[in-house]
Amino acid sequence: MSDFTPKSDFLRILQERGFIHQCSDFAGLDALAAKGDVVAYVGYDCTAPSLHIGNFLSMMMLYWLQQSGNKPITLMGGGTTRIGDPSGKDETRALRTIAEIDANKEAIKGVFAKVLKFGTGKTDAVMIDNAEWLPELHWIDMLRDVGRHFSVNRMLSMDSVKLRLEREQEMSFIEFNYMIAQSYDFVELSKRLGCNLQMGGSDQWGNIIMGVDLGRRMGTHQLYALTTPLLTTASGAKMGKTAQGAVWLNADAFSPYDFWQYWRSTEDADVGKFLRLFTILPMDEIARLEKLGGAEINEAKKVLATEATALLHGREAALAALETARITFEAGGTAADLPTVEIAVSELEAGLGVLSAFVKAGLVASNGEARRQVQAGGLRVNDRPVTNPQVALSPADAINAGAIKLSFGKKKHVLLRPV
RNA sequence: GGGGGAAUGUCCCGAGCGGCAAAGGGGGCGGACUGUAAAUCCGCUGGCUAAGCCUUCGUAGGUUCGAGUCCUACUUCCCCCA
Repeated sequence: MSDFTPKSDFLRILQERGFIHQCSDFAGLDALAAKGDVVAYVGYDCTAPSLHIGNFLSMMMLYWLQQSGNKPITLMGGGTTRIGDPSGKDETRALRTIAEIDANKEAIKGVFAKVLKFGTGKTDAVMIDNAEWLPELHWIDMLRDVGRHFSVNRMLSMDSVKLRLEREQEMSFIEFNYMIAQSYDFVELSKRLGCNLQMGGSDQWGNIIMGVDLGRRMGTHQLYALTTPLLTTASGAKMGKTAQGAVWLNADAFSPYDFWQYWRSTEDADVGKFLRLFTILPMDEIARLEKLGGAEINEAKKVLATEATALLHGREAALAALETARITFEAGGTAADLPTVEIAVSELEAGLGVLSAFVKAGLVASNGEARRQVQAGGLRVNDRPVTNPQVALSPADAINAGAIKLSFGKKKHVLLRPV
């Protein structure tokens, strides 16, 4: 793949930005892309009420696809999520209820419009849901029309299955069928929308290539597969995990400020990679930023944070996060729009213990943890370390923008605002 | 259907002669050093109205002054035989 020189803008951009892990046929796909004839889809599971940062990567591929004159499809997995994808998982997840899946689907839908332009034009993005066809299929017809093209021998050798078998972990029949459903989707989309490419993470390679194969056997036009590398940080950790959990894309699950902070904390060694994947800055600009050494690389991290946040949450929110961070970390002040928790004045007047104040602010989980953090020197009130767990806060402490500034560690700050 | 084994601190793995809030890792969090990075070092990693009290070892009973540890039944998982 690295020795292949694409002629199409689409593959050239993906390649130079580091999106490509595997492709079923570079030359064939390149020829289609050069003509603007690629119709590509990415499927999104409805397992949670928000997509996460891993999905952001595939959204960026769809973005470049559209920018280079091709057509993106976002497939909501309203049907496949009812089965549950075993890929990359070493045990069965609990089955989700249909109501839960539908609710997740509604919550997820909105995010794509941030990056893609939807509509009816040739290169406009289209959203479709496999719940439109999968639940309607008939068992026997399905077996005759589709099932006969699948070799169980081959299915057993797929990584997603093999892994379970080797580890002697249970795999139920419903999960075993996931790849059939996903393969069928690819064929269905090729018929309905002329889709000819499916993209996804590297763990989807097996599922995607099964679809390519099924298409050939069922006589569709040629289908292609393209996957992205598994995202890890330079020190080897899986990307997208924080103390609070996953890095969600929906603002109500993970605020633009937190999102900005996530990128700001990137390891030095990852800055260039992430700039290429998660911003749309020109390559020469990225090359310049990447060269910054020592403390200067912090400038590059700010650009990364702001550009990535602007892409997802809009420039205004990104600049606000940048400014909040500047005041908080560089000017040593108190930004008025730090995360804020309201508290009744009466409670403050009665004397609120520091420990419970930190619990109320959501910075620590329990008084016990707060107590331990006081020991460790991790808590601060109005930027002054808490040394005595007994002290109480009063309205007189509301000296920062009319609120009490509580800090946990170096990075987490909350304003406790009396109301 | 028969025989054998396993379930531990709700993030994971994992020790645990009847005295156990329970060894040790990993992960995570905090501190120091730095640059809101990495690496390194140190501390913490059940709850509370906190020198005390309460709740934890698959579930429910039992033996015992005392049970994660012993007994019984049940649940789930794994292995072997049919």
